[in-house]
Amino acid sequence: MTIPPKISLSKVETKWYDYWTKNDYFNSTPDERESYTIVIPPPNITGVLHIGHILNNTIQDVLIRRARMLGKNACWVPGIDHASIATEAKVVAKLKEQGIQKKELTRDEFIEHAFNWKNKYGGIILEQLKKIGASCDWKRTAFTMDSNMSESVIKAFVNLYNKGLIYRDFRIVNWDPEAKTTLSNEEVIYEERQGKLYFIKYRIEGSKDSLTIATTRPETIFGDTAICINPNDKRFSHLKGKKAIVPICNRVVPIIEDEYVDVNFGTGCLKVTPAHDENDRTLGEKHNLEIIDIFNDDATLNSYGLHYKDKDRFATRKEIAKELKEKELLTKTEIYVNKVGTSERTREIVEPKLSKQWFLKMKSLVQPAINSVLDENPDIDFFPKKFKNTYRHWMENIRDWNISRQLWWGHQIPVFYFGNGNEDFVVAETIEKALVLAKEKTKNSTLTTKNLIQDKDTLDTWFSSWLWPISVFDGINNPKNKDFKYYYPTDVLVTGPDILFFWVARMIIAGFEFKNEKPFKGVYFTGLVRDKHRRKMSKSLGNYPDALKLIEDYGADGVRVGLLLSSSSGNDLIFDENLCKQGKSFANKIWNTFRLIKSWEINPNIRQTEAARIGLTWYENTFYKTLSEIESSYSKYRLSDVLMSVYKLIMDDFSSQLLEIVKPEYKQPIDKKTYDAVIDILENNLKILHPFMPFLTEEIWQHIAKRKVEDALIITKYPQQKKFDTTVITDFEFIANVVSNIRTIRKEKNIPFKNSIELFVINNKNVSKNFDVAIKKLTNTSAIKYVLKKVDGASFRVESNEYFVPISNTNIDAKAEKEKLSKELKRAENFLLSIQKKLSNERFINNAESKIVDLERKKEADAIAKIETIKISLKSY
RNA sequence: GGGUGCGUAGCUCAGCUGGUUCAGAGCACUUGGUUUACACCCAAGGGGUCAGGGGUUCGAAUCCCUUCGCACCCACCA
Repeated sequence: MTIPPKISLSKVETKWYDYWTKNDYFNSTPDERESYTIVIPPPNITGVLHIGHILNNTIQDVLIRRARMLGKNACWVPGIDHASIATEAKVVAKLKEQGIQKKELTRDEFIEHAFNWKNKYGGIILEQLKKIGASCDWKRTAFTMDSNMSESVIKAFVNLYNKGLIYRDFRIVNWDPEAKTTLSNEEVIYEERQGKLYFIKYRIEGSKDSLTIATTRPETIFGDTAICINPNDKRFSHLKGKKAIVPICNRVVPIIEDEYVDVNFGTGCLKVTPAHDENDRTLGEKHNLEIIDIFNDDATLNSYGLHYKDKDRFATRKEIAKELKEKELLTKTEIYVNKVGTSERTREIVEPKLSKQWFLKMKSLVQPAINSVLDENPDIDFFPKKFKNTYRHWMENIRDWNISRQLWWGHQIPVFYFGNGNEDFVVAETIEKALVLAKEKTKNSTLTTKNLIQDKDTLDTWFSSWLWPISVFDGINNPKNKDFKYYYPTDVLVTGPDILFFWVARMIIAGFEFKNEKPFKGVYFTGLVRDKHRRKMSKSLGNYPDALKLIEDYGADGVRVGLLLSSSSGNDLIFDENLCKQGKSFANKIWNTFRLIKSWEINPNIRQTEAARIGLTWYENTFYKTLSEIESSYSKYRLSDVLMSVYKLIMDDFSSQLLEIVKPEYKQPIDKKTYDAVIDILENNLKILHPFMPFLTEEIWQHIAKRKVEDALIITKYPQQKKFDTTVITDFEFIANVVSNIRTIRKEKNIPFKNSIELFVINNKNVSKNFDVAIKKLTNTSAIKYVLKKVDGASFRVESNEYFVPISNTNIDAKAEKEKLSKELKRAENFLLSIQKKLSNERFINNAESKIVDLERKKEADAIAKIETIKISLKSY
């Protein structure tokens, strides 16, 4: 069999992904094994695979694949989120292209269009996840609007309503004029924008007086229903009880007094617009003010805006400033930077608007969720811990959740109105149940479903997502089902800190509220992927690498390694394509180690060399030492550290050291014992690497031997930890040091590798000669001779041992040798001095632990020995 | 305005409860190499007052205070 020197990753990727799927390796059903469960953070159906998804899902895949190999029943549930605002916006836009306006459609017609859209584009991202190797249980793919998922959402609403936790209120909410819906506080992102502060003159009724008010939003004067001053502000005491005239619309409004007004800001007077500002609304309630809503749903002005009717709010702002100026009512403007709320989804500037919405009371729900994370022995661990503080702060200051949205795409609120009054309604899972309740309530048995009108609003998308770990296992509808009992609570949630409040916190709340149990044992927060200049990846900057192109160029395994090499939990990841390149090179390196091993011809009749025996013993010990480090890193979710450990093990210990030691001479056969051992080692390496590079490792695994279906690497048992002998490892480190020194001499003295050398040793340290064969092999040394006196030639020292490489006279530079020795001596003497200083410090001796003092004494002795050696050498020059 | 986290080699980071993993890793860089698995390679090498200052201690990258810089989160100042 000839094996190509380079592996075509893309070819093996499809091959093995199909193989795994065909053999159902990703599928999980409850059995007697321990479960290991992850539910995917469901991407939006509008989503397209980007680098952040790759990172997030690679992490989940690593964890799932490892769990599977550890013999657990691993279940990774994939799915997608209906993402109401984003999707509705997309569908509306698409319909518009086809010349269809949303308002021309009935609700049902629109939903049909949306579902068509979903069926066409909604699965794309899941297909793309397969490209990176995600080993999800695809048979469990869930969608937040599947019928059982929807049922769960509705049930949860009814349940909370019946507990008295859901209520309707007329409040200032965040209005997105683009999507024409309300938003929760969490969906509003505040951005600093440069604006202006407009100083507007209001005349006082029945007087020549006027007062000036500073505002950032002159267009809202049409909604002014009072002017407010601070009662303690002497500047305005003459205005108490008077009335002001609002410019342009000439409405007469009262001048009220409230200590809320900051006398130091602006002019010290405030215009009160109760319909369009949270604080003004509070003031309005307190002082019984009229409420005038001046905006249409798309944030154009309504008839209160007079001649600005139907004009956009920002256009109006400009024009009204002009008009005011012309009328000499605008005294001045100042540049002013303030924070403006924008919609997370549409980026539109949010308009505070008074409207009737549904809210969920949060205060009584959060306590178990707070404790589960913040207790000393928490039920739920955060990685990294630092997010606990953020979590606590949000939870302890939680506000009621606006859960209604003025959208069609989503779960329609199960509130049914009857009669005329807005307050005549019942809440029920279905219209039939609602009818029963309505009949009871009205004592009118002639009611039919036709008399019931369901609330037009849908629920916030997160009101379905917060049930996700429960509802994917149907735990709301059918709490006693086998799946739910087996898989819940899940093991870990892998997600970004940006949705800590939106999703993570709410899932924890829902878990305890509906199931009295946490939804997951731990949360791994990934960082944001940024570009080389630390900028966020964004479409407008165009600094987005094409995820699929990356996979094409570097292979899925290369990209996986590239991303994981530099991403510690919770830290932003600075994406650099070079890391993917490194991943690809690593894949090729491994491929070549396999080619080398495969090229060996086995001769059952020859004996194992001593060098091979020693090398193998050393490697095995190193392997298990590394494995223990890897396990410790896994337990802390330090996946980059795991990968780096594996990387170094394979690159340095396996390829550079072990293979060089056991490698037979050119065209010579290898003994069977060594060969078998190397294959075992290679297999173990593949096992620990598999979670990171699943395709490459499976390919090699299957090349090594003909495997039965049930022996695929993906389901092979992970290596079990074994004891290891650290003295073997430290001995080898000493030897590696010797080898490195010899190589330096070769380089310095220009001795090519193919010319063999001899090595003389003064073995002061009494180092075991066992490794000599390894030294010979790694440095092309023909003989190692033990001597008692210095030998002419180049020299070096490792600890108190001295080594000499005789070289031809022309290459000896006595002066240089002497200089080198003097330098070494100086360094050693300084080191000794610092230690002796420490040891002569009485307080150190008295206070430090004896263990530490002993160590210092040993250092002292070693240093003295080394100095002696150097001095003797130096004398001979 | 309040809070949290971070400033360690050119870059990305590790360094847990102060002392042999204490100044590290990977990449990048420099130099040398057609060693017959691999130039997607091999070998060797240079490089850091651990942001600045102060303190605690026998001993500080590590603990405390402070200054500066950065990032993120929260909050209704028109």
